[in-house]
Amino acid sequence: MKKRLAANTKIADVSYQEAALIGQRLLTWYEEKKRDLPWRRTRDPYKIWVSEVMLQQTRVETVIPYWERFIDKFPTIQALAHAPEEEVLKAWEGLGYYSRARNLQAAVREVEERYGGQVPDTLEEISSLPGVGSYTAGAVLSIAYDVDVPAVDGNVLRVLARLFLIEQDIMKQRVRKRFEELAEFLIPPGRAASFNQALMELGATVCIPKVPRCPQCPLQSLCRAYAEGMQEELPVKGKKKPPRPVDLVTGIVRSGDRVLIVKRPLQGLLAGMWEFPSLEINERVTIEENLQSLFDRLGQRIEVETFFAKVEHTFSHIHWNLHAYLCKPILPLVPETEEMRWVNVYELHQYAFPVAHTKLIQALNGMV
DNA sequence: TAATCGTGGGC
DNA sequence: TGCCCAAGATT
Repeated sequence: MKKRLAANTKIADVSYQEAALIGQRLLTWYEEKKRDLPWRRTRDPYKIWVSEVMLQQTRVETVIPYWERFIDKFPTIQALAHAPEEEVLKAWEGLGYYSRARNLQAAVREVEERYGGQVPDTLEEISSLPGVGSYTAGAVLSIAYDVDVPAVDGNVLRVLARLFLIEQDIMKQRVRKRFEELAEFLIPPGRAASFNQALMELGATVCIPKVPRCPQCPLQSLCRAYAEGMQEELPVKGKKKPPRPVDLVTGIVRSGDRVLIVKRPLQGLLAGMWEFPSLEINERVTIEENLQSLFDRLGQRIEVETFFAKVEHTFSHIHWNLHAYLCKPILPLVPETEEMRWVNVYELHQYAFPVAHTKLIQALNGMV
């Protein structure tokens, strides 16, 4: 029995009857129309968990090949827990949001130590794992363990905002909390696994962000936004700032067939990834001096040879202008450390690089 | 609360 | 071409 009507949540008025109808239509539609995705062919909580983490802010088509390779390489919690971190990061290369990979491995290690290798099946325990927030906890619990908890992602926010004509800003955390209560109220008892996925599937394939396919929607006759012709105006989202420009100077130091690469700090942007030594440009001095300053810090004397390439790359919040120069080391070469390696140009592919630097590697391989 | 944290696809 | 955005979490 439901403790509380969504009517009391101040976000939408929904009767039990309407909720039941939505559930029936959605479940029927889902059974008929659901896509055949690889992680829907397993009940292994670990594999489902991996898929949910990869799918965070990432398209299904992008994730599929990554998930296949990742599960192939790390088929169990134990395999992932005992793998070198470098290997995990390499498997994640190109997916973005690399802290997801680091958190996932940390979480899996915790599962092995604290929960005997079994993914916990309570909201409190699974939510305490690093990288497992409200959505991922709900998704894994409902899909893998059939627990009746909501899993509210961007799709669900959009579907519910339209279905109930909710005009509050979905970017606000307080509003999301309300959506979770609403989503929970809608779950047909015992059917959270299919219902949560149905809600997401509808958002991904029918109730899409722009020009929703309302004629194909099983909920059209129940949709308050559609009734008002408001479907394209919802959901309401706050606007985001444009990316901040950052100018970087990058030194590609070659000694024979080897190149100097450095590892980024384990916190912050592109944490733990390898790159060619780079430094935010100090506009008050010359490029030459910026490069000298960069390699002073690394303990490597160099001589600047020529300009190599300019690479632009835009992140969600930063726009990189990367000015790359070829440099010649003045002996002796700095010794290798944990964060600094001399690597054969043809072996750079063994290291995980951000996309901005893979562009440089391509140019380098084309040249050598 | 508002920032931070990536990337590739679609229009 | 530039911009929006996609199965979010953390601080």
